[in-house]
Amino acid sequence: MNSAADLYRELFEAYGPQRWWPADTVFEVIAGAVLTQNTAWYNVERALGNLKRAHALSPDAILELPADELGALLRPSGCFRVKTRRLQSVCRWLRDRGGVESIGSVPTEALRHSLLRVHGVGEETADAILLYAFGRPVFVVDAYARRLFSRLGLIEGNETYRAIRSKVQSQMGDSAIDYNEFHALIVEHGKRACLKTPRCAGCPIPDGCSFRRESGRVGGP
DNA sequence: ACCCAGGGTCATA
DNA sequence: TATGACCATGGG
Repeated sequence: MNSAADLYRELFEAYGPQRWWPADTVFEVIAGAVLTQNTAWYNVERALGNLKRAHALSPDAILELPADELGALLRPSGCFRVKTRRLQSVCRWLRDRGGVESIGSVPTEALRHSLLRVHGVGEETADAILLYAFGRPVFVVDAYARRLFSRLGLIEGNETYRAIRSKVQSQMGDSAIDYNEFHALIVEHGKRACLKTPRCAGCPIPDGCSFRRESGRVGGP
């Protein structure tokens, strides 16, 4: 367990392929990426279901809705006033650029900077969109990844988002499929409570992924 | 009654 | 640069 690639193999062997992102269209991925901010996916599904039922799962349809009506549809995903504005911003961004088709040819780094200028899109959401909507080979650094890598001694823990992403990508190559699975596996692993308790029962990672560093075993120099 | 979830923005020091 | 409040719903 010396690298992100090793961890990826362990998680994949333990849990198998996750087949993210659950969505029917590219726009549904993008909308889901915004709605899932600090929110359990179950609640996001209800909001996406509301949008579908209202035939409002497209940039044009959303931009035609009054804010209070859009907010009512988004309510189950929480922070609905905030997310109403963020979703509108993302829809304006998409429309101003001629939709997902014409965006698909923009180089990854340029696309990331463009996304980061959109209100409501931070580094993690930008990378999630790059990876899961546009198939770019980027690693999504979320809170679980930070905690897990830190506990395994793969990082110190106080690095910047970009530093962690660079480090992982230098150890993983450039397969979008692998980054897709890796991020999904980390989230699924986290849900199984391994990252929530001081000691996890039945952890599939050799030597465990909990607070072992203090007893001086896993990873580390 | 708490805590957290597939974060980000904004104000403050 | 670095914390902290805030957003707001639903499940454990």
